[in-house]
Amino acid sequence: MKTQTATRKSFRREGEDKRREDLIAATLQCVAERGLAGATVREIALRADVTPGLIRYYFPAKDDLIGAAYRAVMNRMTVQASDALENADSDPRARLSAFVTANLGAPIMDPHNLSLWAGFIGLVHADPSMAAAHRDGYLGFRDELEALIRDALLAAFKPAEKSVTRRHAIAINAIIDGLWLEGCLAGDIFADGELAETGIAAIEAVLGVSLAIEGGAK
Amino acid sequence: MKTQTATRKSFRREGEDKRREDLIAATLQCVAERGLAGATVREIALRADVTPGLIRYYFPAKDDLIGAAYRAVMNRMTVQASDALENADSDPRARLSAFVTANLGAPIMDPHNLSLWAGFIGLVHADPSMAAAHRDGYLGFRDELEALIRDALLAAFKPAEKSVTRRHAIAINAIIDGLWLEGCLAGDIFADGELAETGIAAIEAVLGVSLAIEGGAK
DNA sequence: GCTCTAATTATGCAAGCGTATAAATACTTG
DNA sequence: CAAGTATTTATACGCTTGCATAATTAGAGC
Repeated sequence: MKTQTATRKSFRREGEDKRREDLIAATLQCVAERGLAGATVREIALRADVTPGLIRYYFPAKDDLIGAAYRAVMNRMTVQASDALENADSDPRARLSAFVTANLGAPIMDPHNLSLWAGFIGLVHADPSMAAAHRDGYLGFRDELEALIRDALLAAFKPAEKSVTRRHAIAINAIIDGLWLEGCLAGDIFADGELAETGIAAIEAVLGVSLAIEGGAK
Repeated sequence: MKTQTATRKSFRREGEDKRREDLIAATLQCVAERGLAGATVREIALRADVTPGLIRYYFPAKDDLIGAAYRAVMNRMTVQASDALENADSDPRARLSAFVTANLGAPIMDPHNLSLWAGFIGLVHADPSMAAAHRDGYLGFRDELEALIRDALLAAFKPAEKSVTRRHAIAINAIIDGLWLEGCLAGDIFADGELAETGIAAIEAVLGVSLAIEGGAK
């Protein structure tokens, strides 16, 4: 008989890139909502509206998908921060200020991003390839920040040798990261924009430079 | 026959407190070495030299053990930082300095602690009881820091109203957290004590107060 | 030293995991 | 429109996981 077998799932063939993106997006959704442990192959497939087997067609092992997802998050945040610079004032001090504000506001300062980041960080210590991915992201961010700092110092006619900018970059990176953390973890106990203002004030103090230019941005 | 059954494991009855501590310590070991995922009931039992069943005798569910372990880490770090104050100078500025140095050096600034912290933080967003545990720890730390800041400001004859100390506490907490992160993640790319020095310099700039007292500590 | 009980071990189960592989099907190409 | 292939589904296997429960035993109290 078998007149009506349980109807096989219909599907479309998506481009390779599209599928990879979808799978990564589904992974991020899982991690954000239920932690790394919630990102099972089956759950990810469900969210991507795909069968589990397909995941292994695009990613040799689950860890590869996880790693790709991690890089995607870091990359997304980096790009969002850089975007803020595109539309920013041309004055280096205003640019630095805009960079900080972008990192300490939506959509970068978001609990989901922290969950993702934290989930992955736990692996950095164990998995060398993850550690490499992390270091690249970190150094890239700090280099970008260091360049902004140098330009801001020069615009204020302050010394900006490498040894100075390096130390400032470390400190200011810490300020941004630390405030980002606070905001992600307990955004509700801070007023809107409070963390960004606090960050800018602290950075101004560290650099000894005012970032608010007359006739300011926008 | 049965002349020699496969020898049942011998054991001693430990006090309830001792056992709990041992189980928590074993859990932390697992998390630190292989991430939260590595902290399975069986592995934890192995490290505690105990059979898996015993864990459920002391902790109704695995999550309860995990939560207890999280609180233990946070508590340990808090206590270690406070200990540094016990043996510190009496000058408030030196005390603040000592507090910062303690948080940015061994044993607090350690990759293992970060792994632990990160693993747990991923759960904060999902599990309300974990979120409560976290907020308590965070606010406790910030309150302690805020008190230190107030005293340091007063010692330097600077205004120290609540609104001022609150904002400073937020910023300085960020500096400490951020540098702690950097150090934990990539301690090897920093010179010894570099992060503590950087932190103190940044904090001095933010407060407008020198923390180095003539005739310094010790 | 016997007894009793609480602490501990031993055993097992059901569920969920990642992965392997074979079968089916939507497209591409001629 | 037929054939071929890359993409996708379906199925299943072996392992590990958290948890339940029964059997044991160490140590306290009389």
